[in-house]
Amino acid sequence: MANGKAPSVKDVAASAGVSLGTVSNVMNRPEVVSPATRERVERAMAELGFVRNESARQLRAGTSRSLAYVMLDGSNPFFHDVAQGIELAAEDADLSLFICNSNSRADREEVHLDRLVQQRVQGVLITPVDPEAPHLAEIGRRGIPIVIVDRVGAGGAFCSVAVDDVLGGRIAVEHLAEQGHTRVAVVGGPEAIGQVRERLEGARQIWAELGLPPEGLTHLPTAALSVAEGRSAGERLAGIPARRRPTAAFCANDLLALGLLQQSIGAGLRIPEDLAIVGFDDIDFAAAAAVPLTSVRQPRQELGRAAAQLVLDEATNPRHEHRQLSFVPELVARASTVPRHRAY
Amino acid sequence: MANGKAPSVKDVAASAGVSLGTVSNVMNRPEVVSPATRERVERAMAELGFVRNESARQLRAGTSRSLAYVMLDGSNPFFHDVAQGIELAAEDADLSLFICNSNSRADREEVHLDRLVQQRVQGVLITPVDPEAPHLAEIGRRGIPIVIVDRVGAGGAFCSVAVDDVLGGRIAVEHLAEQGHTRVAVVGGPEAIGQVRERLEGARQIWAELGLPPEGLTHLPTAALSVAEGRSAGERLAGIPARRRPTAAFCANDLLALGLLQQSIGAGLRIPEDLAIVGFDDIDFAAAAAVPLTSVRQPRQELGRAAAQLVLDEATNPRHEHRQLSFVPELVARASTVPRHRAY
DNA sequence: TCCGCAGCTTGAAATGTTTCAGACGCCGTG
DNA sequence: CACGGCGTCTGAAACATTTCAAGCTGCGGA
Repeated sequence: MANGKAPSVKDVAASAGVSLGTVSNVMNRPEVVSPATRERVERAMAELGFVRNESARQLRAGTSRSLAYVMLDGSNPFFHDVAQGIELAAEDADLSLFICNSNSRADREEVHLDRLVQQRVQGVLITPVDPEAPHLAEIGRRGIPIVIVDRVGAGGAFCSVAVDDVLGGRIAVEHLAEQGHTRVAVVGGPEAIGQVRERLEGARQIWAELGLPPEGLTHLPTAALSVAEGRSAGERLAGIPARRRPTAAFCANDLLALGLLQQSIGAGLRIPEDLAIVGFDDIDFAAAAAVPLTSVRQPRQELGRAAAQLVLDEATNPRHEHRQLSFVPELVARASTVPRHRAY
Repeated sequence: MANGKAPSVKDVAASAGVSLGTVSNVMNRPEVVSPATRERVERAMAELGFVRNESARQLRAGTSRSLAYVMLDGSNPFFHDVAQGIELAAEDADLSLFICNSNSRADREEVHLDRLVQQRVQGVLITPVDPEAPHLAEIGRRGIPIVIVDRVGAGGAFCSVAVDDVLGGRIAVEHLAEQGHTRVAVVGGPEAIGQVRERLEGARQIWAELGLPPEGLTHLPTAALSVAEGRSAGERLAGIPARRRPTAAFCANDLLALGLLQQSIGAGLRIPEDLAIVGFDDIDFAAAAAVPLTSVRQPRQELGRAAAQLVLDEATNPRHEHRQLSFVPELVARASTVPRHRAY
């Protein structure tokens, strides 16, 4: 059985006493081959332990049976949830999925993309470091369908799937304003990240629209969207003189919020009485935090699933048109902003 | 440029006025072709936007340039950290990585494996639902290198990389005993999961060796290793009459511990004064919890990296011998067991 | 009896790459 | 001048599959 080389169609054909074409038909169009022959071939395949060689199939077909997702930050569960959604859609289409991680570095991203082009993947889903990067356009020019996930692409050159980050920032801060906060810290950075920029922008917009004093909204920049940076923001926050110190914080993602939460609790603050906290993404760990975290929910799996469907449409439908899908984020209020009667 | 089909070696050869073989040589053995020719070919490749067709390469080579990791539970960051380690090793070997998720279901696992065999991956790394499952042996019989990650395989039939889970259980409970606890809950299940079985086993061993009263060690079974199950265990714990109630809990993984932690804090318990908690895995979120979690650290990335190296050795070294690598787990004491002076 | 047709099967071509034996030209040496 | 050797390049074969035009049967109808 494990004698040497893997058996090929040729071996099956010989063993069943039929031609190559017939074996192929048994696999791909069983209805055209007579039941007797079909059974004989199937038995031969089972006996030899035949397994299709996907490379040969792909070579002949000109395209592989796989998709790829290049994620931005493997340490953020948010992206794994998106990937999970993509995987489900890929399953349905009977496709394999390559998952890559650029770790927010443009050069890693490019290396991965190069490899994916070599693989002739059917489509690429990506949460890019920079949606304007020329190597993305390059992929598109090669005729490989590409969908931007969690960002909107440059000028409609690609399909994209995202939530409205500006709106997300608005509802987060609106929620805090409703709770009576007039000094709010907005925590997040670097601003090179589009998601961060827009969430902050939304916060500023609604703050102005509500007629709140401009100096009440402080920006605490961070170097990354990580738990550690959240902790460090907490320390800086603690350094602000008490009567100017914000009573609430809106963090650009849940990792920051979790770090801030931890640091604040450790420093003896009561959440939400001394400091209310809102995160963004609503990853599973947000609900599981010591003080369950209020967060702006993105439909994580749905994002992935929708993106996969777009890329498949582009790959198969000749009359495909690029679309910018935008999901509406949703505030999930929990104990980190709402005291007493738990909203969760 | 995006005129039609992707250019092939043949097109490059024609454009550069050389033969196919020469183009191939430029790519694979540049030293045998004269600088002038090489430059001409390289220019032609750039002009046409030529990209190797990986399928054709694979077909010719008989094996793909990719590895695969089938993980057990995509919602547990532990496995993503392992995957990250694998990815790094794969990078070094210039290989792509398929990441699949069986979600603890044997049937999904089998579907994924089938597909990977069709892809003729160079090797399979897997954290299996059941290391004795016949479909694993089947892969091995096909001559595809396979390495069991985070479990030891059946009777040395495969390479494996794991930590000593029994030892892990021992050091966790020994730590609790050192803190003076004499009533300890061991939280985890289902016992069908080998990791769970062995961690519990280690706990029981050391408990007996330390001469502690057998009735002091309670087992709280769970249906899964998830945050939600951890919370539910917390509720059951709270239901135990106070003077019999355990003063410490050892959870079979960090997700359980995080759930238990959250539920307990919500119920007004002080950690670790009222309840000390130890987790297992030491995922990043363990340190980031409200009360930083004491945990048994597994070298997560290292596990993945080592596994990848074993699989590569098996794939390339004809004199390969199966090995069972066992890493030593390490207790990381933090505030969830050690009050006051933070050990972290 | 012959024709046409349906059902089934065949064989060859095509996919893009790598490899390898051999060819070609050139140079230096005997 | 012949020869060997070297550096460089060529062309064909091989990899495993799918597709498709064409072939082969046997059967019903004319």
